Amino acid sequence: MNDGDRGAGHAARPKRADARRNKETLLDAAAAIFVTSGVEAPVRDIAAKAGVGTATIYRHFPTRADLIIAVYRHQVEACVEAGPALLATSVTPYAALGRWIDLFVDFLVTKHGLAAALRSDDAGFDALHAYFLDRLVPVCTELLDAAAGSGEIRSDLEAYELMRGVGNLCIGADSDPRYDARRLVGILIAGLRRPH
Amino acid sequence: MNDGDRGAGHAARPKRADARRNKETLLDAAAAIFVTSGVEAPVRDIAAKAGVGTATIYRHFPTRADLIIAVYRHQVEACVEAGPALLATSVTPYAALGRWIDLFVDFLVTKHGLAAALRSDDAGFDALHAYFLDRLVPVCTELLDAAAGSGEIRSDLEAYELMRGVGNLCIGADSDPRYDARRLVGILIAGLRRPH
DNA sequence: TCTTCAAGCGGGACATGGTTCCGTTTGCTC
DNA sequence: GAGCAAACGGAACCATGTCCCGCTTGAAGA
Repeated sequence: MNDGDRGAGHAARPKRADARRNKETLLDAAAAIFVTSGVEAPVRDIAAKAGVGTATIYRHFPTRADLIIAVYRHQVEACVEAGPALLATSVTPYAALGRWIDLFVDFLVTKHGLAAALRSDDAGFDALHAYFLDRLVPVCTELLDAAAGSGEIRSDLEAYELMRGVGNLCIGADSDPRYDARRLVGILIAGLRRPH
Repeated sequence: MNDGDRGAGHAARPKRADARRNKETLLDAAAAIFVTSGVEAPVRDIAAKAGVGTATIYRHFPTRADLIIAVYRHQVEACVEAGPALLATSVTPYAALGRWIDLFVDFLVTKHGLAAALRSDDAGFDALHAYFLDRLVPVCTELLDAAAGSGEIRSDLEAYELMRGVGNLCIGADSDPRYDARRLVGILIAGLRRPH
């Protein structure tokens, strides 16, 4: 998946060296700005930090969603891979589900504004929704099905809905010391328990 | 609390008739626009609908929060008053809590964008946060304390945190048929149950 | 190495939406 | 009906996302 790769099938010329360098510089700058100003930081700020023009950002990342995805891709993939691993090592599927959700929450609450962006109905974030859901819903479904199969939880909840709910609970979790998203998500997960 | 009232203590001249009329017109226009375009609709749209200039909005409602509060004040107060009533008429405090939360959720999910505005960290919404929390947290505390006192639920959750959590779960509930905020809030409330 | 040229670049131009300012209008009081 | 302060409307201003255009430069071939 490198920039120099040929497209599947016919040859595409590799990107110029300066373009590749700029892309890396932009990713670093964006990551830094996201930490301090959140994922909705002005495009010009990111461009300034990277020392490039604004158009260069749009050239490499047509929408803000593309930039956010590129910055956080590794961490999302780590979360995806943690799902089956937790299922294999936890004492029950429900325990695995709980731990996996914790992982996801920890990721979200430390990314200023990301949870809100995930919920934004701005069309520019469509790719962001799609990416997160495409990657995480299948994992969550697996965990949910396992926990339902073992009889620990109710089975009438879609992974999609749970992911959205957890994401929503994480909105604004930073910047409000009186609000603990982890605790509330814990309560939500507790609410999944099948009343025996 | 009418506009023509004198301020507490020394005499303040009543507002001019046209000003009072404009304020009413603006409230009606805002209510209509909020329904169709959400509470973040452009100021100019609201002004146009009311047939006034934009400055007139700012004169009557310095921040968007003031306008939103004025539009929804009655419904929020109805919710406030429903709390003790439910507590008096329900079979258990926990049942009352559940029904009161349902009321709040029904209110939020039918107000396009309101839940999101409640969570926005935009300074212009400070008054909105303050109003909602000032009015609703005491009622929720009462219900929570009653349910904790009867031993039905855990007692380590502040009303503030619960209100924020419920509000968050309602974000984007319209405009997403696959997401049912009521169901998730129900699960959250179920999660409050004390494991006996 | 030198030439050529398209990929890539920067910053200015434009659109949108919030906010403020100012000259004009208008209700109220005398 | 005159005077005046309240209130008004809309233009002006600012911030930010997005797009365009003329210039620069990496790199392929002579």
